[in-house]
Amino acid sequence: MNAATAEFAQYGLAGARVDRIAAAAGVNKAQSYAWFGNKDNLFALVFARHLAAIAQLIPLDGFDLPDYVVRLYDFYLEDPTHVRLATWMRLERVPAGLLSEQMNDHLGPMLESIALAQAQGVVTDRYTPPEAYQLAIGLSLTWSPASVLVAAAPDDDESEHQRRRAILRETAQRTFAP
Amino acid sequence: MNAATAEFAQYGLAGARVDRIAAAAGVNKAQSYAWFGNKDNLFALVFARHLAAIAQLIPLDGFDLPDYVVRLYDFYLEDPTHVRLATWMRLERVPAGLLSEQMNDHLGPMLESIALAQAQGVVTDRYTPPEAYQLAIGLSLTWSPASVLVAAAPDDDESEHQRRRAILRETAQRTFAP
DNA sequence: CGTTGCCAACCAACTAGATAGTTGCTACCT
DNA sequence: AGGTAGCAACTATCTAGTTGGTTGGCAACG
Repeated sequence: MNAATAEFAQYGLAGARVDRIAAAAGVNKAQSYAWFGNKDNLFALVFARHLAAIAQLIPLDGFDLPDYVVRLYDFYLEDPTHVRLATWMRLERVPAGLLSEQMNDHLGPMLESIALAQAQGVVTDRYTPPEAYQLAIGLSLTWSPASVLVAAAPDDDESEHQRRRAILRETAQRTFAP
Repeated sequence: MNAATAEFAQYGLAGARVDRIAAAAGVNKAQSYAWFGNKDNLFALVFARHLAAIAQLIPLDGFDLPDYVVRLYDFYLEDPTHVRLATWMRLERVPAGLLSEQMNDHLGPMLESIALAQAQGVVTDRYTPPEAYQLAIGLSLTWSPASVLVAAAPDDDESEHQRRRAILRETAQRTFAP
């Protein structure tokens, strides 16, 4: 699974090679077919696992959305795997709409947290919780490894990272303040 | 070139098929090799052409960034090709940094326009022009066809589109107001 | 004008290598 | 003895890129 994750994150569904995955994992190819079915299936499994992982890893706190956004910036920076997997999924599998039905499970509690913060006047109610969440994710992706303009890299100057974090925090504040 | 653009936008570099491109264009494969060199080269050409096209199609006016963001939303909606090409480029070719050196050419005037608006107090100077531009692009991509959460589709309810446009405009205002 | 020679555009068919998925046998465990 | 996990080798298909010959246009020539 780890080998497959790395392979799919790097090359995508069309670019990934089953032989390479098996070799990297030190596993026989036929065995992996017995375990995971075909390539598409393996990709779906890898993606589902990562979806669950990130929801746990970066819990959303509706009362501190700016912090959430900055934590996501650092998370993408440290490990581009998640963003890349999700983006491959979007491009190769799901061209429009919600990226994965499975997201609804993880989304529920997050949206509730935002709704709560709204009810207590900590977050603006200009946006519905799904809209606010979409804005937060979008903002966090500004310098992401899937960005269309400049993508942050770990070896960028640390002062640059600091500045981006500050900008993200500030922009989030302005966006989500009542 | 048009056939190649459609093919690459849909399938990416690894997923695109030279035979399919040639067939769609009603052109012999050997001929396309004579004209464009290999697949990589063709992809680079397609991408460069689109880069030039969009800069012309959606000129940036530093004095009305909210409008720029909304125009981009509509542009992506009408034709996902550009976003998809750029995202493939990012995932398959340029994992970090500026997506394309060629962008610098188009970027120059845009950044100047922002700097001018800043000098006249229409846009905040909390951000440098490149930072402001990156934020604007990031914001415009919130519901883009490469979004990791929900991607807008032409057949979404029109009221939904209206709402998203309003949100983008409002958020841009808050972000870029002095 | 018709003919010839030349060159560039054109293309059907081919090649070499890759690639997802399978098979039939072996070894091990219970 | 029976069944399960494991695997080397195989297959059918696909795919980027090439080849060697053909056609059509054009200009010089007779």
